[in-house]
Amino acid sequence: MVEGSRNRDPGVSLDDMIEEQRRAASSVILKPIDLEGVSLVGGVDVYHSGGYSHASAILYDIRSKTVVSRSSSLAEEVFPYLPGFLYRRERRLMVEAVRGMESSPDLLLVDGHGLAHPRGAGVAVFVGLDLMMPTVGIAKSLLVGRVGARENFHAPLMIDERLVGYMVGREGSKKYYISPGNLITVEDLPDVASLWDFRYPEVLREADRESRRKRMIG
DNA sequence: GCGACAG
DNA sequence: ATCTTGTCGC
Repeated sequence: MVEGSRNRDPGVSLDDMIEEQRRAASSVILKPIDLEGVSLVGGVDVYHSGGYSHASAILYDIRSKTVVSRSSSLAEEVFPYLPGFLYRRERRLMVEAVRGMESSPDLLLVDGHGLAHPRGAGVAVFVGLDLMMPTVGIAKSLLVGRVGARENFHAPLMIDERLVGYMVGREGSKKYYISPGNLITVEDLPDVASLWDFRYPEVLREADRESRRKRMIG
């Protein structure tokens, strides 16, 4: 068991989790995505409050800028927040919420990191493998890595000498970090971020709002 | 040993 | 991420 916390899955050791992450990292499929074929973009986020976790998934038509479908799932909080192990806390509920939508997204945005993780296996990697669909991790702050020289609205995010993602954001606005989850490459990401003009993606804003709203209701 | 640390 | 009042700045 991991020291310093109760309230976690019984029988799961830190070594088990690290091993699970290594397996996930080696299972990831980094292949170019067909951007032309992306019209439905999904976003998923989890809100934790009062011992419960609420996930909301939103399906968004990027062309008409309208919400096509919403889905939520609720569960008791199953795991504490441990930096580097967010997947234990949010993965299952995120996958449930996405599966509850009326159709599958062409690309799913996950609140959290993907490849930009100490073992290359952030929550966006797990969700992408579980659903076997293209995912990208979108995080509001950095877990690991260093940011290189900016060009236009993005700057490379490096772990050691390896490019694992980008810092993205327009001049004067809050930056965020984007990295591959599954079925997409790092090189795709600048074009992907251009889909929403390098601003923080509206579909994730909506997923965030929706998951908070669920907490207020029940 | 110390600091850093997605949500 | 949550718990939380008033307060400062665009």
